[in-house]
Amino acid sequence: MVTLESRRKIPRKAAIVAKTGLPSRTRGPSPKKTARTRNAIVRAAVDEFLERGFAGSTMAGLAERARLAKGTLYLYFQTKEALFSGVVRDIVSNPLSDSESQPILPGERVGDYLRRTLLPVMRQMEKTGRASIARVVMAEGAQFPFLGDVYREGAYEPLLAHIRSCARLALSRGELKDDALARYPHLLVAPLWGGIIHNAMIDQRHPVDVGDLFEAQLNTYFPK
Amino acid sequence: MVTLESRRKIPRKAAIVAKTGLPSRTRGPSPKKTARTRNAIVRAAVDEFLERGFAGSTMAGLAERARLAKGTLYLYFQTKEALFSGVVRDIVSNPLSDSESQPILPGERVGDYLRRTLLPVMRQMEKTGRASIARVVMAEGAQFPFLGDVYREGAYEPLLAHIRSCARLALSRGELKDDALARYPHLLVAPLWGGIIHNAMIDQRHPVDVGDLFEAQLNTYFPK
DNA sequence: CTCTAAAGTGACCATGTGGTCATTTATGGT
DNA sequence: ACCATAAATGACCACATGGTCACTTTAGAG
Repeated sequence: MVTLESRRKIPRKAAIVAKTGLPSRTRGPSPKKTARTRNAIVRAAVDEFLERGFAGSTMAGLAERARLAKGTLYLYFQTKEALFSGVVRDIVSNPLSDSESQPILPGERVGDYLRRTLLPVMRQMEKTGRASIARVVMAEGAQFPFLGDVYREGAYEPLLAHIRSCARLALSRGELKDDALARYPHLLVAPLWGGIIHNAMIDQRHPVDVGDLFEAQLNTYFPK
Repeated sequence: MVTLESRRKIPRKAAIVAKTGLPSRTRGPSPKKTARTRNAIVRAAVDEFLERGFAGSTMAGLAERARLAKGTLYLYFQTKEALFSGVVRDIVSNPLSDSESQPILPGERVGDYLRRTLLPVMRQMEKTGRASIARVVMAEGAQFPFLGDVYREGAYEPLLAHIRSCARLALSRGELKDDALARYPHLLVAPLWGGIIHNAMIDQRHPVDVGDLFEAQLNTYFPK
């Protein structure tokens, strides 16, 4: 597990473009190609990691999936871990379903607001592959702390903060009777975790509808 | 990944005892020794797997932990996977905290019953290492279906069944106002999953108290 | 078309690891 | 003490895999 720091004498542009995103006007294949290639790698990596996990994935298999040579991968990512990290970052910080930015309507109860904005997002979780990402974080987070970091900052913490502020608003309006949710916004998302785990790891034969689970929890804390 | 089926001409007793548990009255080291050795292996394996996960564990490291030679492990388990399986089976089907068998007192409300019997168990989850097992299931369950199977049958399904029956009882007594919990007993344990994931994978720096989380959920569904 | 820099390649290497087995060590019966 | 048998050992092997690099291909500029 020794990582040599030696760089090649002639710096490759791909790696640089991949990092800085700056196009360069010189000779050689179009810099747009580097973007396409990078995308191909990322897409293949997502599939590979989701299917096999981090440890189970191989750079060779990944390269084959992307229809590239193994060496090419290393023009874009210095190590397997860097590739993993980059992929997760890409997905998590996607133009995500930012239900968090939708405003509450005048006169709308907090519960109804969450049912209107958050519930649809949660119902989509498994279809959009966001559940899969969550699964990878669960599976590999303990071994690769950067994974948890990326996920926490890109998705988890923002959502918790949003729920917390909603809970506080509801509390101040008297729409919640206790401060459980304000103190533990985790409670509202917990059914998602429970459902994802149930479906993916424990009982694939009898899956639960994660959306229904979330809705039931929502309705319990914010009665209709 | 080719597994040869060839057995040695002279069958080793260790493997046999390990499987059948039958002592044999012949010469050679006492058969009790095989039991001790097996225990040493299992204990070391638990630690190793919990610490590094399945893929991350090595048979050599495991052997060192157990203060045995690598070859010895293969006298008790045919493959790394078999060892993993055996270990998980051992733990899950332990003399577990069978709060499920405790009876409800006459006149006791279901909520109080659960607070009395289930809450302490949940509070102990992280200390007793049961949370770690759950973590391993989460991490490796997708890759090793038998893991989910063992966990489901040994721990998950019994608990869900217990909660479901409690929920039905409470519903019939009017102590619950809707059938959410009866339909989705998962909701009551969901905070555990959420908490474990939060603490282990996402935000080790700001852990939540899993027991508190569970209690808050319990109090929401069964108000005091 | 030619030249040149960048993109892409895949044989190769070093390392780590699951699994084997001939040999050695321990132990109870005689 | 000695034997027979089971338990334990660790050098060894085959192979997979992360990472490298000298070389080939591609394509824009002149």
